[in-house]
Amino acid sequence: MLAKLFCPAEKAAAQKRERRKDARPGELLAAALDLFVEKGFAGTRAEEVAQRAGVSKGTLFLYFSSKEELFKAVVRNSISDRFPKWTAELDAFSGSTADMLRKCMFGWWTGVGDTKASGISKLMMSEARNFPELSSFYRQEVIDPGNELIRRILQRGVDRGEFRAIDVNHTVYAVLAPMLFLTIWKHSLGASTGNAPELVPEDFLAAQVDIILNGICNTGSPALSHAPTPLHTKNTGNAGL
Amino acid sequence: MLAKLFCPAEKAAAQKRERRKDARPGELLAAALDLFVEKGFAGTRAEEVAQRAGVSKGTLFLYFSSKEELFKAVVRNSISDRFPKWTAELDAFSGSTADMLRKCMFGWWTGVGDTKASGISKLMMSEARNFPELSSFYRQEVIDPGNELIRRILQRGVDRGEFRAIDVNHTVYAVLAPMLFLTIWKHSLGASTGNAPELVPEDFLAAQVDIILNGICNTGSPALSHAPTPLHTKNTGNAGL
DNA sequence: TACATTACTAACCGATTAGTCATTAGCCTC
DNA sequence: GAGGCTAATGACTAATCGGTTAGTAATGTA
Repeated sequence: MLAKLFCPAEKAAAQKRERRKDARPGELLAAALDLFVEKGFAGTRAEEVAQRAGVSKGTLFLYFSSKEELFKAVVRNSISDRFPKWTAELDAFSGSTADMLRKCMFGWWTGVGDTKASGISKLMMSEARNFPELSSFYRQEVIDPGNELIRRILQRGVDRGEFRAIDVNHTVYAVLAPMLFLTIWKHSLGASTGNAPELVPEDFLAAQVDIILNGICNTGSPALSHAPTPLHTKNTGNAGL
Repeated sequence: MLAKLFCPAEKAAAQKRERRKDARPGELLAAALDLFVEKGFAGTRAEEVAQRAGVSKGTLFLYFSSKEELFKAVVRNSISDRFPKWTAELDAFSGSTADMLRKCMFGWWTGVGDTKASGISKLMMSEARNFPELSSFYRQEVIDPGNELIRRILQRGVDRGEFRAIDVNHTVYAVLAPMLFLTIWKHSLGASTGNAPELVPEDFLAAQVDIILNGICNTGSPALSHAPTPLHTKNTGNAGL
């Protein structure tokens, strides 16, 4: 407090302008990601993003023409850009499709679900209604490619005779459900501690994968660890995908 | 249009004040439910609620001291109040626990999921972060009782030897996941049509119940319809709970 | 040191909206 | 039908926030 009043030098130093055209966009994107995840799209103030990035609000609008454009840039930067890599890894995979699905889901968890990026997914589900343009953008950039990825895995299992002749297009949702559940749980209801027992994401995911595979695999249970419900022992080391 | 310009009598009739102290709260709650579901909590303007209920904004604040209190009243009115009935039906049920779970989930769908009330759940997941007080209110009034309900079903199955000795507290989440998924899908991402194949809620739910039961039932598959993936035929007549 | 360029800032604007309050008018009683 | 109680109103306030812009100062060059 005293410092604020009697140290104009320090204040001047902290306020000193810097011209760093190259670094600004990245810093603004990082700040925006944090705040969007924390407070949602509508709940995040442009000025706050600027502050966290160490610039003024005017500067923010110098680099991004509007709040919506800022958001799109965040989505591209933190999610969309990864799809090519994932697709390539999928193509290169040579093991059983059951393993492939497992690797996909655990890889999603460590790479997205357990990451700030999943906050963006949660945000979109929350605010899709209020921002239709962002909604369709997100569907194009994330939802549709994601569905396609899972669909391809399931189709591979069917084609190779590992899975029964399931309706692939619909079974996609059985895979998505636990991932979406975890995302929501982590970012909203699960965040506040209540009476409910703690949810261990890795265990939940493991249990769900086994349940799904148990339901769609052709043979009795060849690719299964045959323990559909670990559910209460902590899994360690899922270095997936 | 002409009517609007040249019919002051009609206009006066429409605008005529009425004193109906008893009816106002209910009408305001109904209007608020509609709008909260449609636009979220922050996105709904108090004046719009009042308009839809046929009163002025001042009247709204005459009956509800703030927007938050209005929301709490909506939650109580559309969800909380039902728990006693559900609990009673649960206590009275005498069939197999597998049937009980099925009835519970389909009953939830027809009674809540496929109803405006599910919009409130979606809304809470969306805005929990921004309105911590509403969040803890909702947890107390809805989440915790709901979890308890499911927990009791699962525990019954274990106690009666119908289910394996699963970790009940955690398996609750396996039941919640598909319900939460459907809620989210219905109210946000699924609302906008994209490339993804259409999701038929009843089929999805049926498939998920079978998958879960398949995973936790003790015997091979006595209580199962043994068709874990209908998934593409329309189920009719789920007059549940 | 003088000057030009431009990244950056801060004050400002207009639109929006939760909540208030002095005033109005519907309804009941006598 | 007169008078009083109070339900209902709508103009108003105060605060918020996205976006703009006139001006400032950091940097490179000569």
